[in-house]
Amino acid sequence: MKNNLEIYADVDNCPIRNVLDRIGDKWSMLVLLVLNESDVLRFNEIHKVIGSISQKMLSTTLKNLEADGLIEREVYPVIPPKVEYRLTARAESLIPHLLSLAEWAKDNFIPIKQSRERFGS
Amino acid sequence: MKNNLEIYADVDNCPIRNVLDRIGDKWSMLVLLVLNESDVLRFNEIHKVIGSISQKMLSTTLKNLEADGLIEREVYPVIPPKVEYRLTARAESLIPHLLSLAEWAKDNFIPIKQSRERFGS
DNA sequence: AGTATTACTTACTTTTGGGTAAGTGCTTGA
DNA sequence: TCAAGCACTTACCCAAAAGTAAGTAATACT
Repeated sequence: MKNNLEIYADVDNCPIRNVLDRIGDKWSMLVLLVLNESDVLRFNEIHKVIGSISQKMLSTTLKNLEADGLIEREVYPVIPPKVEYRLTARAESLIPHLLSLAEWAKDNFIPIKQSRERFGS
Repeated sequence: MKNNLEIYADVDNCPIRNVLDRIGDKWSMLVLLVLNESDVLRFNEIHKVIGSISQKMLSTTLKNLEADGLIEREVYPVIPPKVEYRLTARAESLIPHLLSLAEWAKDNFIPIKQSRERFGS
């Protein structure tokens, strides 16, 4: 059993930790879900839809997702610039898991908030 | 469609953001998976199994999970102290989603690492 | 000549997460 | 008398995450 668990401890070689570090950051999952609903979006469109994200964070989040092969960036060499973002097949295979997690979150949101209140600070 | 997405933007009222902020931290998911495999564990047992977690972080992680109603803390009034932790039914309903996410992570770990290398920086 | 548009970057600051090391309280056993 | 065991807490520190505001490049439109 311990062997079974040891894998989790090492950040670099643990797939779950490695992937969750990315997905679990402040904006990545949100951007993936947004792109999933809209098929294809430009930088400023994502920015407007999310609203509260800064340009800087959107830029680095998109870069990270692209590095992981979860989104594709298509640049049109025009002026003013035009860049389109869409999910890759890899991301599409991830989406169902995110959605099922999101559904659990929705179903359990109220009771969890109640638990937190009961627990106090 | 915009209405569909607006919900994600507000941290306090978005279930996904709210739950993922907790699950997505450095240790919570790991502790849940560890408890899932072992049924019931004491503080120092979890500490030993994970190995790399500090007592301080284990303590706050357990406190947060308890506040969310995901683990139960049972205190035996003996000396030296004895405290047992186990998953609640709520956590058990979450576990399958975490495991399916973990499986996706395992399946996609290699290609993702390759993507990252190809991408450079 | 000046403004708008688009997709960013850069410099700077603040906030948060998390690590380290030591301390606490109480009892049992050597 | 003193170390050991357990489940923590506390004080302090550091690095990374994230926010703010401004700047950039190139062209078209007025």
